[in-house]
Amino acid sequence: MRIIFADDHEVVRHGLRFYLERLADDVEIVEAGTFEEAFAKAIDGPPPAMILLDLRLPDIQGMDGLERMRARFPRVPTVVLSGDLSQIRIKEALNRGAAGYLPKTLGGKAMLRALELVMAGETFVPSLALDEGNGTAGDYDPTAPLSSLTPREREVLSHLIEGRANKEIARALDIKEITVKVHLTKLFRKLKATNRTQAVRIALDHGFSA
Amino acid sequence: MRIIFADDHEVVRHGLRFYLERLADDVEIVEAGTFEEAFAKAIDGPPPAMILLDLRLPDIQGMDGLERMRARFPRVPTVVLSGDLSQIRIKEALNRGAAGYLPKTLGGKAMLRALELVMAGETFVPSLALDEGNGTAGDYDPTAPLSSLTPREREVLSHLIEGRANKEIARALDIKEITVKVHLTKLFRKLKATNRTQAVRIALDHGFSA
DNA sequence: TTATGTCTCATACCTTAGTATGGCAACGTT
DNA sequence: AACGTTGCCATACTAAGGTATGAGACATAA
Repeated sequence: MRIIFADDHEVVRHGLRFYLERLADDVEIVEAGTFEEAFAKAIDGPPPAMILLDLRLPDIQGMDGLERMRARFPRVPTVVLSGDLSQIRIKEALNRGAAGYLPKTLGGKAMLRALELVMAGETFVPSLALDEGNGTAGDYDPTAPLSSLTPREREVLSHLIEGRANKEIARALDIKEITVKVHLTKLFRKLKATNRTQAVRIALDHGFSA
Repeated sequence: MRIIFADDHEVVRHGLRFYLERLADDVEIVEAGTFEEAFAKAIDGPPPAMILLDLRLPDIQGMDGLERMRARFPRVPTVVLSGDLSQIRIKEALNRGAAGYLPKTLGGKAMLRALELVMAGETFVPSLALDEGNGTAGDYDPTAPLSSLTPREREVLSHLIEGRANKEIARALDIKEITVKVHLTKLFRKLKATNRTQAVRIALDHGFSA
């Protein structure tokens, strides 16, 4: 039984391997420090029984890795591993087909049980995801704020996060300042921000990178 | 030989324990998930030979934990553990007497060697800290930007990070808007920011919380 | 083809942010 | 008592941010 496991921290890989080895007798753990490495190893060899993906890998941003894995291995349960506990990201991952969302804070026995659950074909949802108690367990919020942004808006946002002024952004993108403002107004609406500073905060909270 | 080890992620504790056990024959590893737990366990019992502190613990912010440990156990090497590789934080930790700064990305053998180094009374400085090549190994930047803030400035900064407008901040603190501006101008100078958005970015980068 | 979405820019307008300079009061240190 | 720091406020000003509305160019999907 092959398990692909990508995390850029060796300590974490070492720690989690302890649990993975206890999942079955014939476990083969394939470790990777980057997404591309994990992807290559997943393709090259027998089909994996489970894929574990850290959300913060050096060569991908956000949920892209999850989506690529899902596209290539639609029937293999893919579990997202993260230190981030924000409800938004949990929902986002589950919406994109993750078979589970494992907080790194999860205790030993809970971690093992969660992994067994996933191997059994279930979806593991950390209790935090339902804290806000707004409905049945099934209806994850389909509005992942960051994913609704257009490429240009993303680009503007990245400059925003660097603290650049509209004028500077305009120069960098070779467009007029007023156009930057238009992008920003739309950006704020999508992120439910009322100003640029709030937008930066929200974007960083939701794991924006790049 | 007692080693105190605080990290809120069980996986990390498990992973690092593997290396710690290999440091000597009679190693007793005392794990803790919070700073207070670690502090209590450190005091209660024989003096520890080494203290390992994650920078992001639920009950402390920033370098406070390091300082408290240093104050109570000035002769015990205290190593900071972090996933954050920013030069600023490395320098800040070393300035406050840390015996080393261990990135969680550190590979197995390197991790072991770094720990041995510290146990031998040396200071482990990750190579990243010196990347900018500005001088000899000894001159860490003494300007920890966040620590130079006054209490009021911190308070203003916390509102800033929430994306609140000057007017709102003024109302929240029950002072005039112009006073908020004065605080901000000083804040920007200390953080080397040119506007509020940049200040938020810098503060978050440097691990500001509260 | 029509419709939809993205990106661009414009005019007009108002609000907010930020700087410079200086004064006043409270507090703790030397 | 003199000093430094912090915190509060003021006037005056310039610069930047943000909204509303409309419109043309382009590409792509229905």
